[in-house]
Amino acid sequence: MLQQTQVDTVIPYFERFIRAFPDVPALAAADQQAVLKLWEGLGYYSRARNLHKTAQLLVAQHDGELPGDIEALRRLPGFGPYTTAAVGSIAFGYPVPVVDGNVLRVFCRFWGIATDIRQPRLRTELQTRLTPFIAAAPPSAFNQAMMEVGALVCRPQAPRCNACPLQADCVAFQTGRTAELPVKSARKPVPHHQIVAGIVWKDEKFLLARRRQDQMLGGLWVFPGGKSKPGEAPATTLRREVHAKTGLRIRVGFPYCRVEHGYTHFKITLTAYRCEWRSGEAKALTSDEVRWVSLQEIGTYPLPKANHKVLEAVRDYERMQGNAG
DNA sequence: AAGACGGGGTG
DNA sequence: CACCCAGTCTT
Repeated sequence: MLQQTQVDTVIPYFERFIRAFPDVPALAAADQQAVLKLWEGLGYYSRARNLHKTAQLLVAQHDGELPGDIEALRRLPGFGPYTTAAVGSIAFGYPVPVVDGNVLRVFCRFWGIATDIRQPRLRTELQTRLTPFIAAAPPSAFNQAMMEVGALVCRPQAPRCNACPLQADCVAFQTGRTAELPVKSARKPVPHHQIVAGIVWKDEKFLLARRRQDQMLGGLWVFPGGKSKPGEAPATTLRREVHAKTGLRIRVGFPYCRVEHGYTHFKITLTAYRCEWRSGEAKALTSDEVRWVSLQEIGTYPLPKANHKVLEAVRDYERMQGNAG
């Protein structure tokens, strides 16, 4: 959960998650839907899919326990360089330094390194350079101390150098370059897409599609729809996309709402239309599964944030009309 | 070595 | 708005 997500954001998710799945066998036995539901809103859903996969793998191959050597840890789904080092050092005491976003910043400043921190090789270089030092302390304490210094003292903006235990030997501090280091190249501008989604009603239920595992938002349920072509009328897009993805013919009604949402590498304006089924049997043509769901049943389905915003508008309207909810 | 991959918190 | 976050996986 802590991969690319701040501790304060994670805490409530962690509490709920660990209450539902107190140990590895409990997680392994759960349905992916239930796991994703507890991850809903946290983002980077591959973390949840990998954690679940790893739990099942541990039960099947390692008696439900984590393997105790670094190479075996590294092979587990979701265990990259950081998590392998964190678990290896904190759980098993191996002297392997962790390099997270905090450590990267601390030592770019400390050693005056001006390499773009987007460069992947910088992480391995720092891990190598830190290895001689970790032997001087309990690895668990060393790693957590370095991350903590980054989070609380050597902050991105306005670092608290006067409270820093590394100040005396810090190149950035000595040379007055704490504001210039670390160096980070500008991110490319993100495209903005117009998306239309259909809430397709049939007999008090609407259609949801479960996105394929290897897609963005894989395993989550979404309203069918897709990207508008330039200048294309929304109803045209929607009829085309819904037919291509589910095989249904629909009647497009009015928009329930418009939602702005930002992802890591693009932005969307999502317009959600009330639609009615006309003909055809729903098929999972581009998804793993399609299902007719009522407003009463939807609570157990994990949805991405943008679809949740849509759902609220749907609820409000249908409640007002005294329909199906 | 690049991109893809979510969402929230902060100034 | 922009930047950041206890990164990982696929090309």
